[in-house]
Amino acid sequence: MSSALTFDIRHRLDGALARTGTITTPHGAIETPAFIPVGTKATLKSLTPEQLEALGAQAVLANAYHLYLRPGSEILDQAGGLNAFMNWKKPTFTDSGGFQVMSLGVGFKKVIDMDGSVTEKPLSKKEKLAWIDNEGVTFKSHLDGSRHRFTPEISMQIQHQIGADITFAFDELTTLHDSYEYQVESLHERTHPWAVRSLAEHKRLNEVRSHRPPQALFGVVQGANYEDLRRECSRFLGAMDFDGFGLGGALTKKNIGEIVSWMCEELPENKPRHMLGISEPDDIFACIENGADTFDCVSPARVGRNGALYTLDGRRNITNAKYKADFTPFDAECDCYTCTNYTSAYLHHLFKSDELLSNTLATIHNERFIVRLVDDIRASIADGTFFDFKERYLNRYYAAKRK
RNA sequence: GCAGGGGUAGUGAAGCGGUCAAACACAACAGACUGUAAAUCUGUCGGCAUAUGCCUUCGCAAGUUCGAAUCUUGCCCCCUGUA
Repeated sequence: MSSALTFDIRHRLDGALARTGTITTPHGAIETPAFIPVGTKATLKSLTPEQLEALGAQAVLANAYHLYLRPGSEILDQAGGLNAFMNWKKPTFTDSGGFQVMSLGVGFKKVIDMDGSVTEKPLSKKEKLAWIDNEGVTFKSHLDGSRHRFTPEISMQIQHQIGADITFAFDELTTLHDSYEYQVESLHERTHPWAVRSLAEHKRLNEVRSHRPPQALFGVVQGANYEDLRRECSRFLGAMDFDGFGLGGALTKKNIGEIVSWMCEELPENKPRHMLGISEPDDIFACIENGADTFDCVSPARVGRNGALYTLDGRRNITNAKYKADFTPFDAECDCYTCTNYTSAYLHHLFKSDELLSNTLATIHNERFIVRLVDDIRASIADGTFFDFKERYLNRYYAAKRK
């Protein structure tokens, strides 16, 4: 076991895989379950670190791909690492760039299947920006078209230069459109061997770079929506000396909890599990119930910037005309800076006027909403009220949609 | 007063005899967004109808023509230059 990270389980929920715990890193602790906001380019878009901390974020997750391209991971290294560079005192994560391999290359932005329908079109050969082989991936920068190559070793080198507390192994994220045969090949030829290579390079770098705080590495489970592949991958990675695990890959929303349970039943219990890219309330409940400890997702920030704000009664578009003269708080039950200081009419106006403050206020509210939801779930596990809380919360949240 | 230019859907602005309910932009209205190529994208946007469609429109009026937003005449406004 690396000294980069410890995980102490506090509570377990009867009749489910849910638990609470504490992840301890060189930059402090994370009480789990926890929602980790995403700051892809070493910033959560439109927020200062102080605002991010004030809304209750316990950590942030940045991206190796983006920071490698700009400003360059060596700049982060020279800055003294991600924390120093972005003035964030608390724990940090970096994603490996595996997601970008998929989104730049395969061409389907189809990682979560919402309703069974396929609407995305694959990219044409001309548009394709990434090509995968068993050694790694060659890709073109989405910024300037220049060619680059990531391998598990390179991804780890970048992630060590960035210096986040928790890093992820370089994986291949398949899509729901890939055949079973492709999923098997991806797992056996790439994601598994790449996990081995990522871990070896990570250990080497932790030794070579002993002047820096030790970093933790999570292996990333793939296998799409196939139970045998999910279990196999979890056993394979679970037997390795990872500090924790990323629950990744394509999945179908309707059985997301079941898919998470396949993984968590196989993974070692005493290591944290991070659900990659999930933040809708129903998904969060399902994933925590089945063993997920932490989450990251761009959605609260992105949909917020686009004018969709969470309420306990579902997501609402603040740009709707009905808010034009609504001088009440957007969500009277929310304790965030935005809802306690501004009216719906003002938020509506900021959005309609394309004012930058709209981004900030909406992001604060949405991030706070999801952070608080997960905090409340953590409390409900601790006091044994999880199932009641889940039923009450989701009944209300999706009531309008069901009508 | 004279010379020239112009009046097109909420706004700006194309169109200058048929393929025009009328490009495009903006505004407006609605929807989407789940390991960020996203302060983005999509749809609607004269009226009625699910739709082929039907009806009313391109300053006003009268004409020419099989057919006019597009041509003619008159009128009413606006802008520029000049008295």
